[in-house]
Amino acid sequence: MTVKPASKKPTATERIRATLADEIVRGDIGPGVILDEASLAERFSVSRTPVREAIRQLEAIGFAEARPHRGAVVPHFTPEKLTEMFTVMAEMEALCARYAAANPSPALREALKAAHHDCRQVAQSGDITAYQEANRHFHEAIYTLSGNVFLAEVTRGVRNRLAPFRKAQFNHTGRLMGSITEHDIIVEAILNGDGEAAAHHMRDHLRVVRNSVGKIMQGLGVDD
Amino acid sequence: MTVKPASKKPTATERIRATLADEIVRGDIGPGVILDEASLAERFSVSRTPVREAIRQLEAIGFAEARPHRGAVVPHFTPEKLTEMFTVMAEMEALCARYAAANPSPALREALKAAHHDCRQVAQSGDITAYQEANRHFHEAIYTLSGNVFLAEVTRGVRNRLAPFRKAQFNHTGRLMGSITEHDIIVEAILNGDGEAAAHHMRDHLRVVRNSVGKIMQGLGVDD
DNA sequence: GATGATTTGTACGTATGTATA
DNA sequence: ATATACATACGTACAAATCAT
Repeated sequence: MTVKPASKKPTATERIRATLADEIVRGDIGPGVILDEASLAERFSVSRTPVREAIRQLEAIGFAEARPHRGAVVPHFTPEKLTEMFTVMAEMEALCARYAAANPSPALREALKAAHHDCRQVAQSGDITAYQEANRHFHEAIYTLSGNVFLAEVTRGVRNRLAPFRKAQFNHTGRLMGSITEHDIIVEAILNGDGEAAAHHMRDHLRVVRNSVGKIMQGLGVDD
Repeated sequence: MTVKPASKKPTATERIRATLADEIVRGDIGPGVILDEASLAERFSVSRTPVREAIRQLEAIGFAEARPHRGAVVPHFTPEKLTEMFTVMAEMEALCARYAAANPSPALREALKAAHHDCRQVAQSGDITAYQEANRHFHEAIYTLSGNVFLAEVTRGVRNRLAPFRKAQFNHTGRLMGSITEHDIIVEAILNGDGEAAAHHMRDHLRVVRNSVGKIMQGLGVDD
């Protein structure tokens, strides 16, 4: 309702950007891979022009690094860099939670409760893909409740940049229900208007997420 | 040594992006203005291609908003949006300060002291342009001292997006020396390892900055 | 609501810069 | 070090979409 007017005719550039971003998120493309304009143009059956534009937009969200005259590559995330990124995400989401706790809007508070309820429902069903969507909505509800649209933008940006590394965190149902429990505490703090507690619990929640991701990555030998 | 090899021959795209960004920062272009590809191409004596690329990069840093098939415009900042942006900047810089206070590196702590010292020197000279540079270095020193490169990136990004509205804040020497006093307190807290105090004083510092800017904008009728 | 004017989106060719032999 | 190969950066032409009439 409040977002996504959903354009009727996606331009080629948008389609390519979305596809590439998705593949980078899924890990199909992976860090270090060179984004060759010619190959991509052939693959998408378009000219190199929209490919170039798409790559530019990927740079904007940190999914590509361009060197003049030398092409663009998918950035190489070291474990240290990932730790930094998770730390920042945790702090920003904690900030959102703190502000959210100060927002009295009944409608938005209800929206948060609803999103949390959906999360629980979906978690019990065990559908991991569906849960990721519900989880995203939950965090979006907090962004909205923060009452600061710009804060929401920046936080969402950081979150999206970490998307490639959050993908596999819910492969265990145990973790999935654990996430719900953590959400519980966060929601309670927010609804109680306790900003400090909300921020604290959100940081804890994301620390758990980071650790899960860390273990998975080590297992997969994702980096370095 | 580790960064910025400083390319000898900037591409046309980079030149155009830098120029446009600078003009937006200075307010020469101003919110609401349509970035017409053809006119810009003519103005820079290039084809539309590099202009398009430049506009894409401007979108990335929030200096342009593109609507498919309808061109790009310089975003329209409402006073509410500006307040939000300043709030986020204050929180992020406070975060940097908090982390900085926990960093024991003697070299980086010396760098902060040096940057602060430079600020004071330049402030006494009264050279406003030079002070803005020194001030930037001061805040950069804190970003570095935070020990989180990614946090520095994000914070710098937010700071840059507010650049167009910080330009005129130091037109009074009084404000300029006041800024030094505020820096004093922040530096002391950081060097004492008191993260909470550092964050608190940084927030206060930027609140003052925001208020200065707010008054100036009202006087100029900058928006709405 | 249809048509023409204008602007953006895409295709493709050429030039230039970078890397490798 | 010079030259060659290759990918990118840029220019130009056309197609498609938006807006103005």
